[in-house]
Amino acid sequence: MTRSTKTRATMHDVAREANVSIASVSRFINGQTVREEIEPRITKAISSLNFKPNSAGRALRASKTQQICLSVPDISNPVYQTITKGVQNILNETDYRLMLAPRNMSVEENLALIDSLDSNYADGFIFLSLVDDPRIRKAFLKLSIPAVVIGNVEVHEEVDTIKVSSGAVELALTFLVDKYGGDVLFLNGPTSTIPGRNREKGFLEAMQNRGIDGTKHVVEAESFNVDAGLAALAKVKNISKYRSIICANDLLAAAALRFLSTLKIEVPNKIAVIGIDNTDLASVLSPALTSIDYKSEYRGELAAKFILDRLNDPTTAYRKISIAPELVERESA
Amino acid sequence: MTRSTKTRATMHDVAREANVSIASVSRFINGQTVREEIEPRITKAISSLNFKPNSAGRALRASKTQQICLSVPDISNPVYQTITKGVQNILNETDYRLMLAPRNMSVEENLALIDSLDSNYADGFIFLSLVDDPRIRKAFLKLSIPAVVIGNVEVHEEVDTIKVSSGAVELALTFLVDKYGGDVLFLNGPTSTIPGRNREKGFLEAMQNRGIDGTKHVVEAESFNVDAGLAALAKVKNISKYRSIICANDLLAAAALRFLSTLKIEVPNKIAVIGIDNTDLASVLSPALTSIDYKSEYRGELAAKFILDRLNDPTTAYRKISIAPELVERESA
DNA sequence: TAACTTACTGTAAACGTTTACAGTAGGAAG
DNA sequence: CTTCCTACTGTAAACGTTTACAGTAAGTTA
Repeated sequence: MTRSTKTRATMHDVAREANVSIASVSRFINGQTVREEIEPRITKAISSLNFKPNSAGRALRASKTQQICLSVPDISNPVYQTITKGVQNILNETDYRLMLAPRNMSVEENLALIDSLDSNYADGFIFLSLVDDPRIRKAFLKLSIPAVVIGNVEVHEEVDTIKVSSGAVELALTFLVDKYGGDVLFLNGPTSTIPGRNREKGFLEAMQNRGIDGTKHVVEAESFNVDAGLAALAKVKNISKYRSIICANDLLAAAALRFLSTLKIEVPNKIAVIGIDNTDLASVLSPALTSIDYKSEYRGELAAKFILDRLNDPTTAYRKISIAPELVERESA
Repeated sequence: MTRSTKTRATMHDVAREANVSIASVSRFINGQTVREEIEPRITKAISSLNFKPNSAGRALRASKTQQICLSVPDISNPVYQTITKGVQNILNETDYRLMLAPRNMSVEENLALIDSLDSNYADGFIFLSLVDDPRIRKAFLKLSIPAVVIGNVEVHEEVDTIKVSSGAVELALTFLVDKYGGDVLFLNGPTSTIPGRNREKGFLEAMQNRGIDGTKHVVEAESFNVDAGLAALAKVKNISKYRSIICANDLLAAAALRFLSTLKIEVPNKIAVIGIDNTDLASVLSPALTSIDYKSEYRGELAAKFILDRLNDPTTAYRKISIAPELVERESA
């Protein structure tokens, strides 16, 4: 059995078969009203020829690709998977397709990505970046399609922005200090990244507010993942002097739980652990991870909505919103 | 500061600026040799006009979109994230872009997806499905672009296929029985899915080989996720009579670990647990999960390679390959 | 009746590329 | 000198849509 090689039917073919003009076919397909009499003829021709409109023709003529590009720094991190899911939730209800951009951990990768968007393969752009740079800001200025930024990367004003308001670490710290006192360790990710920088700042300020110099309470992992977390913790001297650990994301928290379990240090009885992001991971770990919910799925949904709104109506006012983080208490603290 | 609204430069503009024909510009861009003298003129015009080729024009004329569509049944499942990562690894080295299809858990969603591919928005298709159906098989036959199937869904012969060879459960069982004896529980996902069906079959056969009727050793979760796993285990009478549990994927294994930890049943001392997929999750759980590695990232990479090979040379022989699963021993068994 | 309005329809021109084809210039071979 | 070859170039025609515009038929109003 060989596959049929015959070429696909075009709108011309449909028009001929239905004995109407190609314009009428196009109008019918795009939901405009046509003479009642010809409607069934077109429908019949479409199905008998198995016609499907060609995306490229459409994209070229109408300069709309029906594609949204989502940039994801690191697909291994569950927080980005959750955001992706949120974006999908919304796009699936529309006829937009989701393009996943190559990973963009570095400034250069980000620049290449933003640059490539000028090739008109997407109608909108949802931007997530771990890094910040004047060049990124500059590249963004030239971007020819609407964009939404999730996170704290700085770009120009004419962009919708979705942030998490800054009190997340404060929230965690209040909870821990109230319950377990001031001996808190902060396991951060790299401060060369935006979240690393911001979360450290949040921690130091929150400690300051309690009259404590937080600088000696911070250990920095080389990356936001489990291995880096384990490596960083291994360098902490006398870990049992701490009563609790705040981790800059759930993967680092997973590392902390593993590390403590290896040392047979009970969580939360000896040391309490709290994560940030509240990804799916949190409820899977044992003990289940108390974590600061960053509403990632919701942020993804919101980003998709913002893009769609702007594509529908380019004059929509630019929105800069902040989501309030929320502590979700489970077993680890 | 308002964004520039001027329209993008086209190849015509570049040709005019460089004082050559548009054909030469096109040829230069596509890597064909042009007169040495005009090369710098074109390069200069391109950069001064900031020209980027328009994807839609290209796609329409050459009928190549430079896009690969990947279908993912459920983006929440880490195994699909890992496969996606593998696909990305390969595509990132090329100028193909990755399209993530909407989730396709049901037969209808699959059919709609396969149907939509006739709209020519992708050059190749990597197909993953939890479900099987004659209609899917039939729809696949009409597909006009090359496809790779990952998994055991049945389609026609003219498709590259990547499976995991069937001995996975046998592998797990041998390991467990050798170590802990025959009191094994199999925590399966829904048998309405392909993996659910196959893994159950594998389990029953492997038990049969040992002269045991496995049917009473199986409990079926309603879905391949943690909540369903917990619910299913809650219904098992007298769980402590089992010495080990094989779980049909890592999420169900995570559920088992949680369940046992809640009951203060020590793993692996009282009951050993083994997962399937060996996703990132496995090394994060405590105790770290022993799991059957399905080489998901590799399968993703392979799928991408197969598609690219076929796009390069459509006469490539169709490949049907089986990956050998491998047991990765950690703490839980 | 004519004049106007309403509600469509068809023709043809885009959109920005790639590429078949014919053409040309320069050098080598005879 | 002519002929042939090589290596490139430019013209123009696609690819499959959408849409401005002009046209038309039927209905309404005067």
